[in-house]
Amino acid sequence: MELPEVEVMRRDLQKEVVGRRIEDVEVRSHRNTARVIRRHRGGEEFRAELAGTTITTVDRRGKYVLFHVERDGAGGRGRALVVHFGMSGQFVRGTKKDALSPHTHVVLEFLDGGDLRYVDPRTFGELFVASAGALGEVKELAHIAIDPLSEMFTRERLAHALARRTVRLKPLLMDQTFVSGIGNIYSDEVLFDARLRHDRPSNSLSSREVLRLYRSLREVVRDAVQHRGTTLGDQAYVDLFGNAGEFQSELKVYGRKGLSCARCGAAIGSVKLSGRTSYFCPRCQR
DNA sequence: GTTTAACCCTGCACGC
DNA sequence: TGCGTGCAGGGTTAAA
Repeated sequence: MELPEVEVMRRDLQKEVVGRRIEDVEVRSHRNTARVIRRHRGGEEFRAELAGTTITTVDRRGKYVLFHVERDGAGGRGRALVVHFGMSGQFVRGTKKDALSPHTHVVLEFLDGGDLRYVDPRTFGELFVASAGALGEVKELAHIAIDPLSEMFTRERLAHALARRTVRLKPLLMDQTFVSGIGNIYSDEVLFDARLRHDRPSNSLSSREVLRLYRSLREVVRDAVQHRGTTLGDQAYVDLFGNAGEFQSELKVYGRKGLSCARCGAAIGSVKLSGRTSYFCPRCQR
């Protein structure tokens, strides 16, 4: 799950769970559940943090979703449930009557009936509760770079950041401390849209190329959110209501090895870069 | 600072 | 049908 999918999930959650009280939390006894709540000493500690709280808002930082929760009479000292979906994590709505799917790790049970389940087969995802006022002290969150959809993300800022580095564009776009929310799919799509090769050193871009990269970053990500994300492959992403995204039909290079480039007709190529497959047009990306 | 490889998991597609 | 292999949208760490 990359920024667009996480943002779609955040928006769905904002409509679905804000104002609802968490009556209880069930931490399942799946053999990998301890991994999913690894920052807590155990399920009981995790449960105690959330049971009896009310969700006030749902926020996002990079690929993390943050549920702000408050307890009656706590005087505004809120806590935050921080969630990273990894490669296969997702939230599913349910009720007591619905059977739990096999890789359910945590169930938030609401006072008004109904629940929210965290399901994650590969368990690269994670849930933890921290003080809402001290999220900056959580290492991973503190280092998350600016959001490409933020108004603060300007062309000048991007140009400055690119010039300070010498690394290749693709891994740089995926570096969450450089710009947040971009993963393997969207880095390829952004670079195609900007007509830039994955292995261009970041400090080699002309100002015109920086502008293209800037526009592509914003437009591709915004477009993907509007299409409710990309649903591809096994254990594919679906939104809170179980619906697939629609951006997969808009993909120009990702997963299209050997097919012809929509812009120039050349065959889309792929390379393996530090374990990740990268797709690009060898003719029109320079 | 940059780059690569290995690792943490499960499930699926594929070839034999 | 069964088995082995490789691959998957993420992120961290160690080593070169």
